[in-house]
Amino acid sequence: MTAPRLRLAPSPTGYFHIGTARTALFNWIYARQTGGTFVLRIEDTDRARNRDEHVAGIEAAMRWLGLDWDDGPYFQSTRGALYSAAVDRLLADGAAYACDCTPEAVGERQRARGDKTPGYDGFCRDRHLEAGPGRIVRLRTPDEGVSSYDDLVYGTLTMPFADLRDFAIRKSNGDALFDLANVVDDADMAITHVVRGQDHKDNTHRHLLLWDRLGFGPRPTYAHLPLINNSQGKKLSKRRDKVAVEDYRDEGYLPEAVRNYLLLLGWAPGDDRELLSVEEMVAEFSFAAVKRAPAQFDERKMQSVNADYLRALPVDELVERAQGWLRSRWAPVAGLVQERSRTLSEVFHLTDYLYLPEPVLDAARWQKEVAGQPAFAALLDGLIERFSEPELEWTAAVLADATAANGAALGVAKPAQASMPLRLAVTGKAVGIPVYDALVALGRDRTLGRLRSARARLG
RNA sequence: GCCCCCAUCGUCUAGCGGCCUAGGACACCGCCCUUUCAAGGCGGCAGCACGGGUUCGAAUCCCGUUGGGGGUGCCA
Repeated sequence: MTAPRLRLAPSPTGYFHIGTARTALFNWIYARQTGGTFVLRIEDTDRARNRDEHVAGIEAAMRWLGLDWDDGPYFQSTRGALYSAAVDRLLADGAAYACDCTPEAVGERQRARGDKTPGYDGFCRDRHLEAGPGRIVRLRTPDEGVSSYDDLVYGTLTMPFADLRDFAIRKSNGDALFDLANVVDDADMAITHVVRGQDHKDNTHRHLLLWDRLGFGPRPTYAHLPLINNSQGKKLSKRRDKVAVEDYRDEGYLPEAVRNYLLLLGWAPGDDRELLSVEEMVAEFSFAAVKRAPAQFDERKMQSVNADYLRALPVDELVERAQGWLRSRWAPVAGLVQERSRTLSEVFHLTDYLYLPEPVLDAARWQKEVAGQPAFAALLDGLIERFSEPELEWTAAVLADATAANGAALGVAKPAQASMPLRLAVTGKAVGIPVYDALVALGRDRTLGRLRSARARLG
């Protein structure tokens, strides 16, 4: 058997999802266990996003977790010609066809038929439309038979082809769609093992059909991983839940602890051990032992694992690492702090809200401001709303504008008055570096958390 | 709606027909240790979703019900 090739294929979203991290970990472990190659491929076919920064984030998060890759990163955005050639081949073979149906028209026909099942009805299948701009391309799926593959985690998975509607593989603007790009890349990169979330379990039937139609030869082996849910048993969502690995890093979790906890979500060594070294993980892991039911992410448990790792550290190393963490917290605002400090201790006093779990509140000043500013609560409410807006860019200039606009909307014209509730809520103090720089250093999630708990204090 | 998958304490899990009176961990509650707080030790609370089969014997195998997750896009 030749050495396996695996890949992680994240899309650049601006943060590294905890589920992506788990998928990365299992890929990595298997690659290291088998002497295989681990490829990093960025799925950025949706080119709207500014990718350099996001890709840097992915790489940083993986390095932080100690998950090194052997090949890549490759970018789907630079591989359009490959996808295009594949689609043309399918078109020439009659395996795919051009389609000019608008989504509205498809929905319209579906309603007219009284069909409750969404999806394409094959309207353009035999219209022999010329492919070109303004027309999408769909793959023709078989009407009979079953699709089937052996999953390393779930066993044999089957689905009747009749339940697979003809699906789009190229947009009307010529760009390749996920399924197509994914399969073409897996073939081109000689991927032998596809390890991914089980949300792709059904997609795999489409991918395999594409794979076969493209004549790519022996199929890759698939291993689908159960999803990670929140404490309500629902899918982890960026809006509701703390899903970014970066957030845990910034809170001072140790990467080896996060890694160990993630491993435990869906896999166990078969005895009562919970803390495993990387060597043990690599030696003992197997897909067959992966649980098939979704797991709930429990931060308290991760905290406990983290505590175990923390306490096991030699004190010197703890000093080293705590120092590094502290530095990363306040270094971004070091210049601003320098101007305002007379001693080193003041440096840390001035920025304590950056590294303490909660800001130390100047209670007297808080009372005074709350009493003196009738719009105090309304200002906080407005800021929470404005800062929650996902489109809002998290930069000092934008935040300053948003705060000013918020004040203006509430009849608080003076900038200092409009921002004082914000400053107090987030830093606990009435003085300090420009508050918007503090917000940037703190990040959106922690800022919002502090605004909300400050608002809650007002009743 | 249709399709796919799953189901052990609140949570993560061990278990793969008799070793199960179901084990461990987190959380919670006691007690011990202790100048405090942690850590640690000891103990407690708490689970095989339900109903049928198969079997001498079922948490483990089969069927159904219920519940949960995923999919069903010119997103990835």
